[in-house]
Amino acid sequence: MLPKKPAEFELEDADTADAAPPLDQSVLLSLVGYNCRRAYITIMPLFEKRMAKFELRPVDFTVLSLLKANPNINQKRLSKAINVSPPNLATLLDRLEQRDLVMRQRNPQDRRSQTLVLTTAGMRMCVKAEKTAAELEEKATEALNDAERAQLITLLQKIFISSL
Amino acid sequence: MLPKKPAEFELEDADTADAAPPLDQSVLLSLVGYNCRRAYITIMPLFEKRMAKFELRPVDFTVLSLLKANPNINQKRLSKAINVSPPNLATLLDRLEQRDLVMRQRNPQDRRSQTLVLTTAGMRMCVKAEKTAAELEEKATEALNDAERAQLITLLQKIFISSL
DNA sequence: TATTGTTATACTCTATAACTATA
DNA sequence: TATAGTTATAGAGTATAACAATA
Repeated sequence: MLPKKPAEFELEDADTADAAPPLDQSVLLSLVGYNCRRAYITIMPLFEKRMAKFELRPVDFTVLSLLKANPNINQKRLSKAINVSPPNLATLLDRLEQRDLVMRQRNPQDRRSQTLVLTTAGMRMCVKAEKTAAELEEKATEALNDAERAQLITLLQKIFISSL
Repeated sequence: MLPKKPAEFELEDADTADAAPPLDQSVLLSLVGYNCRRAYITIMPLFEKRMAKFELRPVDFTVLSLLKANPNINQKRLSKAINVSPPNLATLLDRLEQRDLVMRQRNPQDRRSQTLVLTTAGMRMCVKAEKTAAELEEKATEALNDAERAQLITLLQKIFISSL
């Protein structure tokens, strides 16, 4: 990610070189939303790269992790929790079910709904993926010490806590 | 966003009601990336709603604000700064130019590149939009006091500062 | 009549390849 | 040959409408 030939930049025309004086982003950098997005798009490629070995996208990891912690929830609750529309969740679950990672079973009490559980394989993959995610955490937030990381998470959660 | 009939929830079956016991998200909530995303998708709909009256998407606002602070940059530098590929930036700028908000002008020193500036109308809209964004800031971060908001921004920037 | 979930489809965003014009 | 920008297109992600099954 870092420039590979920093020493050469000074030899180039500052007005046309790629490493020209950094842009003034002071207004944007004063907005929490912009900073959240920048931090998010810095972390996500690292996360996606590590999840690729499990063939899991971030949203797939989210589903597995939620099903591990909340077995037997139905699709409606899961849909709301992860902000994925029911039609899109249906196809997402189709893929995970075809890979034998999750199971849908009709709820005998209300046969309209389906309860979701991880298969044994799904549970095993989820445990490994969560371990990988925890390791990534350290890499992604290496500029922060433990107290700062905890503080950051606390502050972010204050913004969306009412929607949990 | 808040439930409209909270009193009724207790009358419903806790296992099937929409307001059933909140999901256990403890693993996900320990990840900075997940928290960034949740905070981001909490703030953005508010932001988009307020920018709609200017017919600006978030990325359009970003472009206008950067051109206001950095007149005469070329598309390559803008492309890198906002993480939008050159082809997609071209069509984005087509729209803004058709609306008479920005101007592209060939650089006489290197006629391959184009320098970008806001038009008078673009400048006027940008000033108003930035004011709106600043007002939204207070609403979006109402759960934080001034010190906390400043702290949050500082911590987020530590994550992506090396990519600036 | 309302709800859960599905299918089909459309729309937006993002990514890539091939091209023009300039250097 | 390399670079700035464009055009065209493909893909992923997201949103919506209409439907089946069940209550």
